[in-house]
Amino acid sequence: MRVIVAEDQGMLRGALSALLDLEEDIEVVGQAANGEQALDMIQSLKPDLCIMDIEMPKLTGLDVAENIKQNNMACRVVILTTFSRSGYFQRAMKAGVHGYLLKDAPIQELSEALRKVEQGGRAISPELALQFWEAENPLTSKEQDILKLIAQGLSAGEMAKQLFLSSGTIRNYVSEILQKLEAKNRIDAIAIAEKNGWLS
Amino acid sequence: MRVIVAEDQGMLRGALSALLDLEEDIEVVGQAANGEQALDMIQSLKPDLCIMDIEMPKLTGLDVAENIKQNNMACRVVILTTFSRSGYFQRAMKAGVHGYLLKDAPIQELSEALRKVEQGGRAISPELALQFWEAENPLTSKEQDILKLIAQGLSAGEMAKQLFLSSGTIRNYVSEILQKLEAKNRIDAIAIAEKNGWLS
DNA sequence: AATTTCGGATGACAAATGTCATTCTCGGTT
DNA sequence: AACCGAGAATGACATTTGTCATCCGAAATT
Repeated sequence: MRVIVAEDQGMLRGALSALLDLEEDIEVVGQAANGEQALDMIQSLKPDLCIMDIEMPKLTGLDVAENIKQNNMACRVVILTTFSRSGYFQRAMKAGVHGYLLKDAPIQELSEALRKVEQGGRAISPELALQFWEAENPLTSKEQDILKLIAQGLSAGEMAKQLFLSSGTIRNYVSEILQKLEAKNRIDAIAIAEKNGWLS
Repeated sequence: MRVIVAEDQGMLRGALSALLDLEEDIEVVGQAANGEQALDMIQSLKPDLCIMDIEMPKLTGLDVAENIKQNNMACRVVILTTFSRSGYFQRAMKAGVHGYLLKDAPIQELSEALRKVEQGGRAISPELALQFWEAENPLTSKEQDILKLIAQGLSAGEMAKQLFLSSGTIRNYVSEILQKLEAKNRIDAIAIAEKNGWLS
């Protein structure tokens, strides 16, 4: 199978590409250091499969996966990421990726996952799916929006202007968020949400 | 040369080990998934060189490097990390590491760095050293202590109790920090300090 | 149809944050 | 010896945060 590797970390990109190329049934036809390069290569080289990091410059791996789906491109995506975050996972599933692996896993799992996906299967750890199901986000979508703005350091007044609400309303949302996350202040809330994958 | 690879990400640890083993003059004699394992292996296997990540469970790579130096062990350390953070770099230099590479670099740089270090040299990118020299931390050591407590979500009152100072003093320190970092609030200050490697 | 629940929205008030002026001590400079 | 600058320390005051009570509308339940 023809494969490209999209990973901004040079060490990992090079190492994975070299190792996968040693496998008889795998040919690494391209390596991308950012999402834009990945998309270009997918369009021009038409690989069967792409190993895709998430957090990359220019376009994220999820941006690319969504683009592939929207344009009905015949390239299967296997996400390979450091972050076991619920938000990333959900977005990846919606984008129709065929695999979702963490970089924590042993290297052997990668080629096994590629073969599984090539044969029409999916390669997603059941433990991951369960972990994300359990860590369900307790916040409403409006509260999640507010939390993102909190994490960007905006004051209640600034958020009020941006969302066309009053400062009192924003402060009430903030208070609700603190109570739901059992956080004692905004900094604590940010840390808890990031740890649980509710901020991305 | 006999080498161990200490890296908590299974994919990278496996891939690097496999590739380095392919080199004629390099033998990977052990792989560690955390700092404690790394230290145990260094003590029992006595490798010539260790490739060491920084952020690992149990003991950090820097903890291990400091231990090696304190106990005069004949194992040279090459740090391999994602984070180009000033604090990590300075601590690594103090611990006497022989190399400091970022995972961004091409895979070829790794084996070149290992050979350089084996021959008694050091493998540290001049660009890195310059970047850290330029991004000098503007905070006094007391302010850095306060910033760490801010990042942990403590209130001024809590910090006051912990440091045996008054709440007014703490608030003044916080204000000084915000002015020096040109931050508009604590959340902003945390983000700026993390970006510049002044929080670790 | 009536009632209940939940999310969205707001402001009063207490608590915390951030700014500013002030004082003190110590080390460096003249 | 005298002076200056920087860091450490503090409290008054203005601003912002966080809590709480309240109201409204829509959807779900009875």
